[in-house]
Amino acid sequence: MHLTTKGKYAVTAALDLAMHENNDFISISDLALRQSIPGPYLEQLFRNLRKAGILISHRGPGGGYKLSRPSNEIKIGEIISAVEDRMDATQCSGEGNCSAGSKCLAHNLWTDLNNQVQSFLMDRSLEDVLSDSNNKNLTLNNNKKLLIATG
Amino acid sequence: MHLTTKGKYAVTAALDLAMHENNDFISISDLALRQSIPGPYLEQLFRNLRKAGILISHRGPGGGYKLSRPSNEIKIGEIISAVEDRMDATQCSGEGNCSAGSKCLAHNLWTDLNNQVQSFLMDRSLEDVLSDSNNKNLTLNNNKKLLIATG
DNA sequence: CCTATTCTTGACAATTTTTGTCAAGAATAT
DNA sequence: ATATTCTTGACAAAAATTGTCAAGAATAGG
Repeated sequence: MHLTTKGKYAVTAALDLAMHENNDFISISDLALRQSIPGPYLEQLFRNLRKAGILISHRGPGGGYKLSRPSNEIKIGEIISAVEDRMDATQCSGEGNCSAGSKCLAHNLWTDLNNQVQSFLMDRSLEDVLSDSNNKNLTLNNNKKLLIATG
Repeated sequence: MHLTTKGKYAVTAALDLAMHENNDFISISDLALRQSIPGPYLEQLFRNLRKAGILISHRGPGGGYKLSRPSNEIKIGEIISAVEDRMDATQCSGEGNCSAGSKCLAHNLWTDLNNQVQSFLMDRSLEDVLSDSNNKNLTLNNNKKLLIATG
C-alpha cells in the first residue's frame, strides 16, 4: 500500500480545480504555482487524470484543464486510482498465493485493510473535502460508541 | 503512507510466533523457511521488533525469538510502527506546512485517513488475526447499515 | 496568416527507498 | 570445545519515486 506524493499532488490539484469550478480552463502553470507543485511533474499526473476521464483539457491561449464532472460527483478514490498503481496492501495482488502458493497468515488482514481504505476514499467527493463539513470521519471507535448509544 | 514488505513480513513472522506461542524460542532460519521470508532480511526486521519490546531473544543452541507478551496483547499496529517509518499520509508529518507554509487543501483528509488506518491496525491483536473470527472488519458502509437497522 | 500560449507525448535522469546480503563477533547449551 | 544462534554494522543491487526536458500539435486572437 503506497500512497505517494503522486496521489497527494493529484488530489490537491483536483481540489484546486474544484474550488475554481465556475471558471473556465486553468493552466498547469497557474495551478502548479498556486499549490506549490512542480509543473512538469503535475503535467505527468494530469495525463493520467485525463485518460481516466476525470479531467478535460483544451490547448492554446486560455486553455488548460477543468473537471469533467461536478466536484460532488468525483471521488477521491477515483483520483488516487488514476495515478497510484500500488495501493493494494496484499503481497499477492489479492490472488492468495502470497506464501509458497497459498495465503500467508496475514492475507485476510490486508484484504480487510484494502476495503477499509477504499471505502474511505470512495466515500469522499472533492466537494466533501472542500466543505470539510462531511461528518464522515468516523472511526471504528466512534461508531462503536454510537452503536451503544442508539442500541 | 507506505506499507511495504517490511511491515508485511514482520506481521507474518509475528503471527507465526503467535501460533507457536507455547513453544520455546524459534530460530530465524526456521521461521524464515516456514513463511518464505529471506532470512537475513527478517533478521533486520527482528532487530526493530526487539528494540520495540515486542520480541525477546535468546542466543545459542535452542535459542531464537519469542513474543514478549501474550498474542492477544500485541496489536498489529505496534508491529507496523516498529518497522515502518513512513506510515504517515500527510505530506508534512502532521505539521500543517504542506503548502507554502500552511495546510494544503487535502491536509485534513490525510489526517482523517491516518486515524482510520491507525484505528484499524491498533484494533487488531495477533490473536484476533489468527482466530479470524474477529467481527471487526466492518466497513463504514456496514456500520451505516447497522445504524439504520437499529435506529 | 502569424504568433504566443498551452497542452501532448515520449523519453530520460537524479535521488531515494526498498530489499536483500554479508561478515565478524558475542553468548550459550551440550 | 564446539556448534548454534543471535547481534551489529555496513554494504550493494534493484526498484520506485520524483522531477526534467524537448519537440510537436492545437488554438485563440490579431
